[in-house]
Amino acid sequence: MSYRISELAAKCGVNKETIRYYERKHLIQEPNRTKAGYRIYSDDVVKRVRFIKRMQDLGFLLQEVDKLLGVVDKDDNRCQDMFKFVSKKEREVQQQIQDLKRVEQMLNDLKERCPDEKTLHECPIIETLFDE
Amino acid sequence: MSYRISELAAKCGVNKETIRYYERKHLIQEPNRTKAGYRIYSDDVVKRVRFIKRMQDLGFLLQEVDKLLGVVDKDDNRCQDMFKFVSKKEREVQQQIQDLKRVEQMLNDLKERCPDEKTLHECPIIETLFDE
DNA sequence: CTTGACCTTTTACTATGGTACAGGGTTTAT
DNA sequence: ATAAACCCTGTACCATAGTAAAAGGTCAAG
Repeated sequence: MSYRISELAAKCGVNKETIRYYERKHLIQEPNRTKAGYRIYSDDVVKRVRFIKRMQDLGFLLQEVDKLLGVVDKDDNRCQDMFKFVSKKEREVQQQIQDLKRVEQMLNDLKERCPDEKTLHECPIIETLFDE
Repeated sequence: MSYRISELAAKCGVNKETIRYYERKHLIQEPNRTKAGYRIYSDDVVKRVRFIKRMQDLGFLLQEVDKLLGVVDKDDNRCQDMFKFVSKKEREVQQQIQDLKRVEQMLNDLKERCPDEKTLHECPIIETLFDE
C-alpha cells in the first residue's frame, strides 16, 4: 500500500505538518514523489512514524529517537557508542524515577491536607519545602 | 540582608536573566528599587527562587510551581481547586513512573545486546518495538 | 470547466524556559 | 576623574517540538 501525506498522518495519529517536520529533521527519509510532486509513503514509513511517536511518548527526545533509529537503519555512524548512549539514558531514567517517587509522595501528602477536597490555604509540606 | 540581582542569582544558583524572567512571569513580585532603579531583594526571595528551582528540577512546569506558590502566598484564586490540581498531577506522575520503568527495562535489555560494550547494529528489542 | 479538496514551498508563529546583546545609566575603586 | 563593574530596558535569539498561514499547483466530480 502507498499513502499520501494526509493518509500517513491519519494512520500515525499525527498532524501532516509533523510528518514534514520529521522529514526536515531527517527522522524519515525524503519520500518518493508523484509526477505532480506529491509525497508518497509506504507501510514502512507508517511503522517508522509510529515508532517515533511511541518512543517520544516514553520520554525520548527526537534526537534520541534518531540515535535509536540508527540500529533500524544499520547506520555505522549512529550505532557508534550505542552502549554509552544507552547507559547514560538509563542512569537519567533511574534518577527521574527516584525524583518522581518523591514528587508522588509529596503530592499524596498534599492531597491529605486539603480540608474540603477543594482548596488548600496552608500546608506544612509546601512550607517545609519552601523554608529549605 | 538585602541583595542586588547578581547576588540573588548567585545565592540561588541561577542566571540573573532568569530572575528577571521569573519577574516577567509573575513568579516573583516586582521588587523594591534603589533610587537609581536597581532591584533589591530580601532573603524571602532567596527562599522563593530556590523553591522554584527545586520544584522545577522535580519536573514541575513554572505554571505548576506558580499554582503551588498560591499556598505560600495564601492567594484564594490560585488555591481554588488545589485538590483537583494535585490529584491530576499525581496521576500524571504515577503514569510517568510506569512509563519510565518500561523504558528502564528496555534500556537494560538494549545494553545487554551490545556485543562489545560499544556499538550495536541489530537488536530484536528495537525491531520488536518498531514492528509494533 | 469550475469548484473543492488535496498537495506544494516558504515563512512565520506558538509554548516553554531561558540567554544574550545593544545602548544606555550608576557606583565603586584607584 | 576615569575605568571597571555593576545595573537598567527592550529586543532578539537559542533549543525543542511542532502548528498555521500565505500563495500557488493538481486532480476528481459534477
